[in-house]
Amino acid sequence: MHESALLEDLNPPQREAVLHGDGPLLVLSGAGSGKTRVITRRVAHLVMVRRVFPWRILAVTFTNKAAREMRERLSQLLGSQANDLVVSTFHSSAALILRREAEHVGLTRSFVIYDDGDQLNVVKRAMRDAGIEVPMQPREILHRIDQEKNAARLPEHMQVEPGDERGQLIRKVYAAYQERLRTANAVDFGDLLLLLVTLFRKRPDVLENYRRRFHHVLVDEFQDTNPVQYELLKQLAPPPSANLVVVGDDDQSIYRWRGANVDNILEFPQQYPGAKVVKLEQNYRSDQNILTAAHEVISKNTRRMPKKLWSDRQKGQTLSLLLSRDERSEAQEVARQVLALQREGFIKFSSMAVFYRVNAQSRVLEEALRLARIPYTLVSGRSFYDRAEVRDASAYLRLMVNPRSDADLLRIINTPARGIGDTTVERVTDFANEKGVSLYEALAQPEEIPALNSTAVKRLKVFRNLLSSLASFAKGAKDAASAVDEMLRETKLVETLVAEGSDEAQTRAENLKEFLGAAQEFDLNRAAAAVQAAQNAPEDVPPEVDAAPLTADTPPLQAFLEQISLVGEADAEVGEGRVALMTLHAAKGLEFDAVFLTGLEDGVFPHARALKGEDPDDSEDMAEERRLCYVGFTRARKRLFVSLTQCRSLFGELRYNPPSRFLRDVPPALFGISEHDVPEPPRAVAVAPRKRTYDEDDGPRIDRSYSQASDMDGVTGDVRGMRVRHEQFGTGRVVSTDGSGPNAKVTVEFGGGVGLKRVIARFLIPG
DNA sequence: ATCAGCCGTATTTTT
DNA sequence: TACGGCTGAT
Repeated sequence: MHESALLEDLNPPQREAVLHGDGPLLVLSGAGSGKTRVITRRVAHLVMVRRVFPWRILAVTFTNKAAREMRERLSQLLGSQANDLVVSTFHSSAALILRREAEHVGLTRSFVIYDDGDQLNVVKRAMRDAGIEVPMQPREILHRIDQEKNAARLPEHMQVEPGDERGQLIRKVYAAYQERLRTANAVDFGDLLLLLVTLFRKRPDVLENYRRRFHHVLVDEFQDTNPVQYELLKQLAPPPSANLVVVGDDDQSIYRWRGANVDNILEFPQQYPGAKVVKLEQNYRSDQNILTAAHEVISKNTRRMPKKLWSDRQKGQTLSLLLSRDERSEAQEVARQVLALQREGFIKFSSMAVFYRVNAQSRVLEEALRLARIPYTLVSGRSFYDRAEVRDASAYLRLMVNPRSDADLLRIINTPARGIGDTTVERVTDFANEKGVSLYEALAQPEEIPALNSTAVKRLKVFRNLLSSLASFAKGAKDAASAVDEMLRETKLVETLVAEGSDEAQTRAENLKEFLGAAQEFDLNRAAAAVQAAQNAPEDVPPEVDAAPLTADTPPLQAFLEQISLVGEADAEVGEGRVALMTLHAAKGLEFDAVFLTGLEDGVFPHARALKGEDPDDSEDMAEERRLCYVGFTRARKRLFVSLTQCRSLFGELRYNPPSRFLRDVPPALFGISEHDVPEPPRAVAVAPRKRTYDEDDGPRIDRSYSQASDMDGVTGDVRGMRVRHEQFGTGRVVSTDGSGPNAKVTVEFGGGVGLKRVIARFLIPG
């Protein structure tokens, strides 16, 4: 793009942010206000107009997807110059820097990155190290360790009250955990940031190299930063005057439970006195009615940066309120509305999304969509790299690069089965622990391990030889694919699966081939990138500055592993022509013509956990739920459907939740009704506005009154196949019916060995 | 080694 | 309800 066009289509505050000179800048960017555009244009402006070297610019995001999108847009603006920019996630950039500085923190360059599963594994072993019975779940301890890391605290920095035994214990496990990671030459996600920050604290000279290099630091989604991340930013771009640009929206801070701290954004102007603050309040996404609703909800929060989105778009249609009897009819209703929208012809399936607060809600929704033959995609995290066989393969690869990685070694020591059982493994681990060495090192001379019989020793030797020959192969490997190929051949992973013969094993074998394919693709991309980099070797670099790409001279296999650990699979694009189903958290950053927000009931959304405590409405938990609601609303461009049920079975119990308090914040007029006729507690409502829905067509067949207790009011239509519950007989499925109304007789096949029973409909509860 | 059956537990999950 | 993790039986 020509530099004269950089500012053309920007509104005044956007332009101001792009043109801002030196010094800190906070861009408060409301939903849909064009923040990505501002960041990318600013970077382009720095490079094209202000002649800043691209390698002096560091742009940080949270997700790979965001980083990728930003990189793409920058390539469009800057062409090949964009290649020298560092645009990546917090974790990726930290990993790259940490690798260069590994020896300062007791690691080697070939350290591996442990994911959640590996971490849990290490915690369990660390708990054993810590001796004494630890009366806590490994999961909980891991959570605590993560929190400490997010807060930038090593075990010795933990604040533990003298009488706090659990705290002491956690610290002890945490310390043992760290020790194990170091022996394994491994780090976890938290370490990537924490170790770097602690290194920079201790070694200002090392930090100085990076400060000298990066003259411009930009951060996206700043409201989601946690204390370590913020400290890292402050180290690289110190207050008060560094060129730190942070972009975010305090109203969209929804990761507190992950350690994010809204105060980072709220107090930025105090941390960086003199920071310029630019507010982007013009929304280009949603119709006015939607924005008003969103504003009414979010403005109930007290601690926030004052701002209000506005739009010059039309008022648009009113919001729609869907009230259903239970979650099944809710799902059917959503399906029905989806079809209706599609039939009207203006909104495609791919421009619609259904959101929910908890994953547990998705099943029923899926069922209803499937039944209605509506194509959908469930948007959820990773998957390919989570599969057991793929993880096994990765474990081998990681061992090839870093044989000390105990978690990986334990994972595959008997995969494929090679007759090394639990007892043997335990003896080896004990020995290794005693010597304070990694398992791989312990296996160098298995005959010296006490209590091992000769078969075990023999098998361990074979195993150890396999690993060491793979590791030496990896040293000379010219690309990732050849290493993967060699590994698959030597370990016989594919062979063993094929030999198993089952369909499932077949699929898993194919996944491994796909894994090889991923490595090949990786090599191709890397080769292409290398060619480009060679073409644009940076010029005019001052001698004291290291302008090399952070990835310079990472061996190929290691780079591939880094991608697997930190990037996962290229997240599948939201399916073409499909309705997207996702949690509210997953929805952040996306937009759709039509949005369905389900489960607007106290206890579901806001989540029950935010309803505890004496003044829930005043709690930070509730504030976050509210922000989540704001995020959900503001995803919608034209149509917003909010949906609630009168009862819902969740976790096997039937609950009557009152309508969500968030609904009370939305002025009834936005729904096109003069008064809220819904949001009253269900007991006060005699009858649901009789769903002009499925009940009549072919929908839920057993009528249920809300006004009173337990039983089914009777049978209407065909109830065969329906799940029901009986006080005495438990749950079952309706086989046949006799008659109709409350006294109809129903034959039910009950579970739990009860079998067929004939009962009166009145005594049954749906579900 | 593998598996049925039992118990306990249940947000959200960028990396 | 439904899933994962653990146990005790084959």
